Amino acid sequence: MSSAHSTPPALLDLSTYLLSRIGKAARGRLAHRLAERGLRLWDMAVLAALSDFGPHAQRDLVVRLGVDPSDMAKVVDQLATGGYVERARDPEDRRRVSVSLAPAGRDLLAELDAEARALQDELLAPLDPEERTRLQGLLLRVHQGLGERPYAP
Amino acid sequence: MSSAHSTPPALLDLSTYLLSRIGKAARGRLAHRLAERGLRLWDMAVLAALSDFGPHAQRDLVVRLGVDPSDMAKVVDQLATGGYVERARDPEDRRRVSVSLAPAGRDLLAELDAEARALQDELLAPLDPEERTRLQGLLLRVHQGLGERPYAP
DNA sequence: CTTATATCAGAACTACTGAAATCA
DNA sequence: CTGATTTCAGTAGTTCTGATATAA
Repeated sequence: MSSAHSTPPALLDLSTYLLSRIGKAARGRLAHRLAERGLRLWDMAVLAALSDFGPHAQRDLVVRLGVDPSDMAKVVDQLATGGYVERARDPEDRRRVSVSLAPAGRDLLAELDAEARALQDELLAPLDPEERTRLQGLLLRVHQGLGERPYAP
Repeated sequence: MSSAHSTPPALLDLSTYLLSRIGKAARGRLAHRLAERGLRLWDMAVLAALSDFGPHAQRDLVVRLGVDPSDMAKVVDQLATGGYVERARDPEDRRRVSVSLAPAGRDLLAELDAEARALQDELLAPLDPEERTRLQGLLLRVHQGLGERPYAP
């Protein structure tokens, strides 16, 4: 019976709706855990970028992650205050601020990654391991297609 | 070569990140199209609920869609002003406002659904029809699991 | 008197805009 | 002088809180 809690089929039939709804849940839950440490989603993204690609000019973080430059300033400032990253003026171009990962930041990222994977286990509980791998592959291809077109965030 | 535009692998490896990012893109693009008509995402959700399940007490819309009661008042008010829904006090319980779909609302929903599907075609362009069906099935099961667990929005 | 429903005013948060300061 | 980078102040939009009015 269609209880008062069930979602309209017209929406469930749209993959875009499901993506939007599930994405919001994933984002919300991870944000909730990060908030317990006084962090936000962009903090983790910045740490990941620094860990994977090494030191960045702040501008390059902006381009890579698609954050607003105005907001990136605050994110980096907070991470620097917490001792997770280090800022230094680039000697070759003194407009640029070079951001690098501090040891505390590397430790923090490891913890956050572990939390994210635990949360992911809960979220993907309805799927068996093989299905999770298949979902991951499909999502990855959709994500790759995102950059190529209209309405880049 | 890892250009300055590529996303950190540490994030790409998390299905939760991909869901969050793709979901945000889906939501953003649909919201952008709705905004051209002066509508928002909840407007479409309300229309879909009324279309699929018939008239609702406003409270039931709140429960079904997970919107804040305070916000639902504004959404319904705007839809009523536009002539898309009709409001009427429930004679049996005069606290309740019964909301029903007006003909204009049914027409609007059909248009919005068509737009959503066009947008979905763009978003899922990297996948062939069979893969889209598979993705839809996986997402549906993950979505079903959402209600069962901690941190319901 | 207590509870449920709808509504309103406002806070909190995120994302974005515009402009300034510094440097190439 | 033009343009790039960082930063700050302020705006807009969404979600959530608290309070109120009406009715059960």
